[in-house]
Amino acid sequence: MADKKKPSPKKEHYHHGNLKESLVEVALDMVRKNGAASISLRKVAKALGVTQTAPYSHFKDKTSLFAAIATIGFKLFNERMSNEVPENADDKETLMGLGVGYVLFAIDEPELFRLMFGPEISGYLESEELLSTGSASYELISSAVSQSFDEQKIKKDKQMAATAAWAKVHGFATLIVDGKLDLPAGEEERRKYIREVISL
Amino acid sequence: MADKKKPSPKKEHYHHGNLKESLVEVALDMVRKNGAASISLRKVAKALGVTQTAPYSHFKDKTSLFAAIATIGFKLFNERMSNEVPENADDKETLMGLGVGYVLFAIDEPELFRLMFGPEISGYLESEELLSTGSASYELISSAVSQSFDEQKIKKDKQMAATAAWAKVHGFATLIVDGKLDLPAGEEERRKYIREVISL
DNA sequence: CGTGTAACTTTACGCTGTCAAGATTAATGG
DNA sequence: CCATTAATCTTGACAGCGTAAAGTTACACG
Repeated sequence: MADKKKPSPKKEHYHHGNLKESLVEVALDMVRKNGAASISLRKVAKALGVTQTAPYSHFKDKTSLFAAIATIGFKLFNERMSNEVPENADDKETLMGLGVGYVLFAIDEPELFRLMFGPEISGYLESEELLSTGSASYELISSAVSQSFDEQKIKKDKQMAATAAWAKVHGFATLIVDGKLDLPAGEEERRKYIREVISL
Repeated sequence: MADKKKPSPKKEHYHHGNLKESLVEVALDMVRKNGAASISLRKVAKALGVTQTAPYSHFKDKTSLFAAIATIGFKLFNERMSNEVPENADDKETLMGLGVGYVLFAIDEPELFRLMFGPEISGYLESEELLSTGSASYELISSAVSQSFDEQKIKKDKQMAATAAWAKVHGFATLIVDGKLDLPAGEEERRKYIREVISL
C-alpha cells in the first residue's frame, strides 16, 4: 500500500481530487476509533477541508457512506476468516477456522463489526457490492457446514445446521463486542478459548 | 389583565400528574412500532401535550428514558423465558425452555430486543434496576446450564458452557431480529424450528 | 477555443438534544 | 390557614445535524 499522489496541502484546488476515497478513509478511521454513532457527515467533510455538502457529490446520503465502509468491513472480514483456515484443512478444520476468524475479527474491529451488522445499514439494498460481500460471509460458513456434514455423513437438515453454526459464532462475537464477556489476555489463549467455546 | 394567562382549551392542569409514567408508556409504544432510532424526546413530549423540555424534569437525558424502557423490556424478557419452562421440568428441559423463550421474545418484540442489547444503553451504568434486570437474564441461563451439566455429569467448564449456550441463543435471536433468517409461519412450527436449531 | 458537466460552495430549512431562567402549582411545616 | 419551599412545567435559546436547492469553478472534450 504505497501512498499515491498526495493532494497539495493548501486548498489550492477547487477540486479535491479524490474526495470520495478520502471520505471513506477518514470515516472508516472515525468508525474504528469512536464508533459509527460518533460520525457526522459535516465532521468528515471538515476533516478534509471541504464544505459540509461536498460529500453529497459522491454519496447519496449518510447511509451510503456507511454502506461503503461496511463493504470494506466485509471484505476484511472475509479475508480474516479465510486466513484462519489452515492449508489442506479438512472440512471440519475449515469450519472451525472460519469460526475463529469470525470472532477474532469482531475482537479486533469491534466498531466496524457493529456497523456491519448494525441498524445503520440494515435494510440498505442500494449497494450491490455490500450485498454480495455480505452474503459471501454467510456462504463461507454455510458451505463449510454443508461439506462438513457430508463428510461426517450426518443427515440433519443442512440449512438448519448452518443456521445453528452461524448463530453460535455470531452470538459469541456479538456478546464480546458488546462487552458482555471477558476474554483471556494473550493472543494464543484467546484463540484456544474461542475454539473451546465454539466446539461446545 | 382580564385574561392575562389563558390556559389552552385542552390544558386543564399545569401539572400533568403522572408525566414520568406516561413518557415511558408513549416512548415504549414508539419503540415497539418504529424502533428506538425513530424516537425524539420532543415527539414524545408533544404526544403528551407538554413542552419539549418537560421530560427533563423526570429524566436526565434521552439515554435515561431508553434505560427505563429497556428495564421494562428485561422484565418482560425474563418473564417470557420463565413462562416457557414447563412445570416440573428437569434441568435439560429448563434450559431448552429458556432458550425458546429467549428467541420467541426476540421475535415478538424485535425493536425492544434491539434496544435492550443495542448501543443506545450500552455502557449506561446509572440505573441499578436496568443492571439487575439485565443480569438476571444471564443468571437464568447461566444457572440452568450449570445445573444441567451437573445432572449430566459433564465435567466441562461450566462458565464456558454457559457462554456457549448464551451465544447460540443470542446469536439466533439477533439474526432473526435483523431479518437475516426466515422463519416458519405458524406458532407451533416456529417453536419446533427453534428447538431444533438450539439443540444442534 | 467554447461549452457541457462533474465537483465543489453558499445558503437555508427543519429537526434534534439540552441548558438556563422563569412561571406555576403541590406539598410541607409552622 | 398561610407562607415558604420544592417539584413540575414553560419559554427561549444555542449549536449540531442531515440534506435540498441553486450558484460557482475547473477540467475534459469536441
